[in-house]
Amino acid sequence: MDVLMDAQSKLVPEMMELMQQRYRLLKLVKMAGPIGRRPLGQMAGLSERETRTMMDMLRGQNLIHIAKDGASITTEGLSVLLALESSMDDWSGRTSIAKRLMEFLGIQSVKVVAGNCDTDIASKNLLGMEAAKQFSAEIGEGKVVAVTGGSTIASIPLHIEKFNGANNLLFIAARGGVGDDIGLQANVIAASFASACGGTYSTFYYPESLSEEAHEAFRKEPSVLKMLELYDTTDCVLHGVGDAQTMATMRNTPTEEQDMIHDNGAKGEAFGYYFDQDGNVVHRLRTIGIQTGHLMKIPLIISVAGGSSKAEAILAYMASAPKQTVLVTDEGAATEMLKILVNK
Amino acid sequence: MDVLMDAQSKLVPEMMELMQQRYRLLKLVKMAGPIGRRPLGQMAGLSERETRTMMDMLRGQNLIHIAKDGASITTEGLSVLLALESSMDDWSGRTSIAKRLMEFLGIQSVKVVAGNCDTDIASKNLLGMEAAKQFSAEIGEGKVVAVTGGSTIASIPLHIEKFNGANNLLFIAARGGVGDDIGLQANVIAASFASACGGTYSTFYYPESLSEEAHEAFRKEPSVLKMLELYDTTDCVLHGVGDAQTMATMRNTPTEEQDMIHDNGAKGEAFGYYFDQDGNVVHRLRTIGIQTGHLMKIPLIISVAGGSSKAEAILAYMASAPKQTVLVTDEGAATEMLKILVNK
DNA sequence: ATTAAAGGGACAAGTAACGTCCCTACGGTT
DNA sequence: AACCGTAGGGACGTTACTTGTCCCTTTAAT
Repeated sequence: MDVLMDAQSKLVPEMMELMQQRYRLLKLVKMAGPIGRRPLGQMAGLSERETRTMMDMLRGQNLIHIAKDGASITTEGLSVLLALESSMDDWSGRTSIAKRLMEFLGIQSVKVVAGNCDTDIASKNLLGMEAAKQFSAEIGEGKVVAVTGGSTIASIPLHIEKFNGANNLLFIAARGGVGDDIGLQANVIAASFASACGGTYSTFYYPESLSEEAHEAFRKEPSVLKMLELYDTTDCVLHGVGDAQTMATMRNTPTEEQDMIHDNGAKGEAFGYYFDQDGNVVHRLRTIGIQTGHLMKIPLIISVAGGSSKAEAILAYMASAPKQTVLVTDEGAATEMLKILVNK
Repeated sequence: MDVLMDAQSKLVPEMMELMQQRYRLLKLVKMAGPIGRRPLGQMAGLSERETRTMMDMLRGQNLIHIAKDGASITTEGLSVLLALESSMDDWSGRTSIAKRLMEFLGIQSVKVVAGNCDTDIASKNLLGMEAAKQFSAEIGEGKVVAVTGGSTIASIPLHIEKFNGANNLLFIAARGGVGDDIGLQANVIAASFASACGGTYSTFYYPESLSEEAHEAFRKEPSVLKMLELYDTTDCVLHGVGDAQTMATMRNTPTEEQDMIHDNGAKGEAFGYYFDQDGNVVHRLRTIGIQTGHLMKIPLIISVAGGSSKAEAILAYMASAPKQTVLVTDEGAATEMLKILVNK
């Protein structure tokens, strides 16, 4: 992964666009041979005047040579192109993938980190860092934040620091219920978020496999009512997305329920809901937590999931995800998603 | 060597300056802890308003955090700093060295490539590449180019390619006389330049150790007169710089002459002239070739020499070098030169 | 209470880029 | 020979952004 390019894009973001444009222009000049200013600008999607200023610049740097029959690339230009090729193509590849995905999914923004979480361990960290960055940047003060379980979300607080204007935050588990690995439970993760941000957290355990009557009774408990109220005032959700089959297996779902989930075409899972490829809810865990109805009213939703194996699951959830969603994913999942989308 | 940074500095030079400033600012914020806008600007050599705009930018990118007691760096800022550290320090180190050397030597420009030719073989190639680039960029059409011998100059044509607007060039040896290694003779090098550029070349051999009378007679030969005329109309000189002692030994100079050269304080050698540390000519080979008197009138002079062992020699020659000289050297020689200069 | 130093708001001025013209020089076609 | 399409390049008014400059509020230390 090109950490250098990414770092640069943070230090001098306004220049990256300029650089991309000039790089593209240089590449076009190389390919289109001696070419005039006007057709070149048209190819690059720039106005004639813009093209002209850029060409003047490139000529000033001896990267292109301008003759009567148009502009052609110089050897110096070629060497510059060569030196930047791999980095630029990688970096601008990821940014353009992100842009396309954002349009396809119709959500607020998409961030794509390098690598593939399925095979590359470093990508998991990048995913966590990027998610932490998005969260830190967007969250305000005194907000209620709901988090889900899973290793992806669990890695986020490791990359958050205290006192970055995110004070007085209250973290809660987006869904009751317990998992197997204590470290990946939503409640524990909420606690570590609170510790990382200097905020507070509120725990809540929901007994598994209650009977219908017990469930109804439980819903009237004061502690439950308090949680329900919190869910209503949640300002931000940080959640992962899972593969439906994998999640069902991991949760020790009864066989007949697993079959039902499978038969209904469930592909993705998020905060206890199972979605088919069109984004329809085909099943849900019977528990207290964030409801899909809540989501629309929540201003900040950060979905974090990576790895090409999760592409289908992410698409399934995103098919009905609210517009204000911010998706943080990796190259593996992003390219796979685009592959599926264009084949549709 | 950071080819990426160098390429970028050509594609978007205005970005590099901005980036350097922001990088420095970020580094200062990291070091000086929570610090205010005004002292920070003073440290960075920026006006208050500039500092402010930059800080707003850095805050917008979540690289610094601004509180009531001043600005401090965020973890994201730290990671950006870390990612850019090696490249930036290397690149901006070399550019600042080049700038300082340019001022100290009072010549047109100085290019510093990474490494040390004495120990690093790759640096020799970089030196050749950079020299080739400078030559290609500055030379026009139909010019007369004089080249000297030596392995450094010999490596340049390998990095030149045909048809970059450098047509109709005539290459000649800057000095008559033959060396030991046929591949490093000026005549052979002139031929390989011509081949690389698609130009022509003119050979000329000057018999060694002629008597005074023979020398005078020889100067009236038509072929010699033709060469002398060419030397008068030379448009560009590409030459190396050698250590006086080493050159004298390599040339099988008689012992008494070597002693004389040494006693006169000769440090550097270029196109047959020996220079002391103040740039005075203390000895010269009796041969046909470019004279120091010619140099002043030649618009493009490219001096190529690297390796810390040559620092003293380069300084000796540069002490009296014409202002239009372009020096291409390496980090090893450049830092050594600066060390000597500041100790003076 | 006072003072120094922090961030931040406001506004005029200066600059660089941009849109929009037009002109001239080739080279090939009719 | 005349014509037309395309090439680069010059000129100028407008605009948008940066920058310099001043002032205000807040906070912590004295």
